[in-house]
Amino acid sequence: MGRNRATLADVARRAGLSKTAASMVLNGREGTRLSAEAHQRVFAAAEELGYRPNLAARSLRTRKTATIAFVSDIVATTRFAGDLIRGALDAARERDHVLLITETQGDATFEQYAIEAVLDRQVDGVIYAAMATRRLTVPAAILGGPVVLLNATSPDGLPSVVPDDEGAGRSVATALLELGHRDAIALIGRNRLKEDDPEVSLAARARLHGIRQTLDEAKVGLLAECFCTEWLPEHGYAAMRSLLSKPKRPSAIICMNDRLAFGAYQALGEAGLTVPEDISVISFDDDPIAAWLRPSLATTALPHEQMGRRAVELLLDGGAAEPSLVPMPLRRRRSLAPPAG
Amino acid sequence: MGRNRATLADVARRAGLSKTAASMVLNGREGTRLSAEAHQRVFAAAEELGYRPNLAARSLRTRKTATIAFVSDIVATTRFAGDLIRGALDAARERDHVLLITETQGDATFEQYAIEAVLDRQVDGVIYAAMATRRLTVPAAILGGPVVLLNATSPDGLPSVVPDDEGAGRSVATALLELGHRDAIALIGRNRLKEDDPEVSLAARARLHGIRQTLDEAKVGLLAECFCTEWLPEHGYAAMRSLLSKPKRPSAIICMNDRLAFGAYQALGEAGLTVPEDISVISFDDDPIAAWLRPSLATTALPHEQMGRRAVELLLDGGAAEPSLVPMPLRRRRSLAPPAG
DNA sequence: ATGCTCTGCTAAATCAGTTTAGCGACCACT
DNA sequence: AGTGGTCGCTAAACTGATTTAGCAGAGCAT
Repeated sequence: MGRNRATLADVARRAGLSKTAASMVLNGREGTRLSAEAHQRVFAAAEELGYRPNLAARSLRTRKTATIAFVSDIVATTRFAGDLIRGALDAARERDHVLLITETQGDATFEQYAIEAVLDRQVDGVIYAAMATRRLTVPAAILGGPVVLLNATSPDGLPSVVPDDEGAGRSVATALLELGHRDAIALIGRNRLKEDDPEVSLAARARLHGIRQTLDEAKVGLLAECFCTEWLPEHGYAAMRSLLSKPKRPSAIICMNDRLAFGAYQALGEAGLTVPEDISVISFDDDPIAAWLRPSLATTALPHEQMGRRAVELLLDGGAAEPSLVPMPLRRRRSLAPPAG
Repeated sequence: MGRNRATLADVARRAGLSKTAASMVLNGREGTRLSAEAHQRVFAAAEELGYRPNLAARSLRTRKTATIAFVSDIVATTRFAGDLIRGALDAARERDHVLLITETQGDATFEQYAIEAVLDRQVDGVIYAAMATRRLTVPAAILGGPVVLLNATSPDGLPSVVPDDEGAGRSVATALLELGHRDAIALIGRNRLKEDDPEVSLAARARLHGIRQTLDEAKVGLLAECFCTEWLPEHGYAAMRSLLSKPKRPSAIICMNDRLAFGAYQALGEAGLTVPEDISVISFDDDPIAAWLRPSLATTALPHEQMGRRAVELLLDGGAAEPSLVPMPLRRRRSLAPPAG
């Protein structure tokens, strides 16, 4: 990689000036008294030689690398990781930085390795990302430099970026109320573990809270709440079947995520019911399947790309210490209608 | 980040030896004549000081960075990107390397930026990845060092890693033949553009070829072939409906990917047909939805994680120049049954 | 005693930048 | 004439590693 690149000394020689002069000109240093002509000559020489500074040499002296570490627990499992990374990548590029990516897989040994690898390379800062919104403890070793938590919060009060799940809960409930649903709204996806342990999830509690708050204000109660051990399609399917076996059929279903909703659709289809004529469905995440379902599924989008971008901005431009909440936009789609009758 | 780290000079001083000695011992240089005692003292000193070499300084001298660039056209759009990256990450870690990730978004300006960023950092090699298996031309600038193409081939004969789509085509066809399907197999997802332009896709042609070859050998012809402008659920849905409107109903459907199959399921459900009793379905990719569908969808898995891993191995350990084909395993699931009657 | 080799180790150069300290020329002012 | 300040620029130190060249002393043969 990169064999015979021109060095600063080459540029200086060609410009007939010293390395010092060339360095100062190219770095646009203020307060230097180099003549306009010297500037010209240096720029011309650099241009002609296709000069690009050797970043290893520079960072040896300056301790800056224009590199950000992106350390996450698990990148691959969820499709959302890609968006988080893409947002970060974009924002990093705009600021002339680059992303060093490592993954801990939740394994302490790997985490140790990742941290050493990152510190050894003297990154300018670390984005510590979680794939499920949750609380976590940041390893002390990286606290020597700037750190931003992405999709996570920590007890240390580090700057962090998380989605506004509570707001999403309110949006979802409001959307149903506006359509006239009142006494027959059911919820699929209650989960004690997710709701009670912030190290597992922050989203479940916040979403539930937003929903409850909005319904309470409207003096509306939930018709039923189904607990699910996981938020996967099969659990949504089972929950929906159990709801349909009860005497009073719901007019609308809120699913805690799109995969549950997908399962609910399957059960509804088997039961010969149609969405949204018989039952409205609304959900969270905006997984790609939400748009692929028939009818398309209304949901609140996890703004992962935005979040990734925000994390880089907080890291490089500095920012408030309290968690930065990124709104989750409501995607109104075909699965919503006023209650039948 | 990393303020007061011990330097090699510190270690040497503590060991009562020169920097040269310390460097040689720590790098395990052969043929040096340093005493066993000197080794002991250096190791002890390094241990006590928690010494970690400054990689910027090292790579300034050696031109090695223990860093691999992962340049891709689009990371976020497809969920598979995550697996590609994860595989690469794992293999890189095993070899004590780290991944620098950039994205070109198919944009020439971004590509230029990515390449400069990568060259400036003197990476040890570049993995140039495409998100859809295709042929592409590698920018000349990165040819100065090792390059491996991932999920792509190039006219330059660079080492590359691609999935064995043709083999997958054969597996899919064989699976149906073994179940007894012969005269009523239909295909969804023909697409001239994908089949004819290797810069768009290599997969379509290879899959089709594998299918045809196997069916030909068994003297079996396709009942019908549906063309789709894209490989999205809605197109699978439309194709399936058109198939069902014809007099002879197929006994099995091959879909060119899982998203088409998802759409086909929707159409089948609406038509009141059940999979696999009425119609078997088999597909390609092993998208997560394949396992979520009811019944679960048989498909051939894109081995993205394996591929990412292989790319790193080829890059660092060297390897053959001809494309490295990674097998696509068949996932036998519920959507397959012998033809009815 | 001299020359030779081998052993165990080190001084100094090198990589390519940034940064500090300061030099010589010129001008203005007292 | 001497002093001080500004201007335009440079030499050299510095970052922290690797690597080349070579030194001092011991052992051995002649």
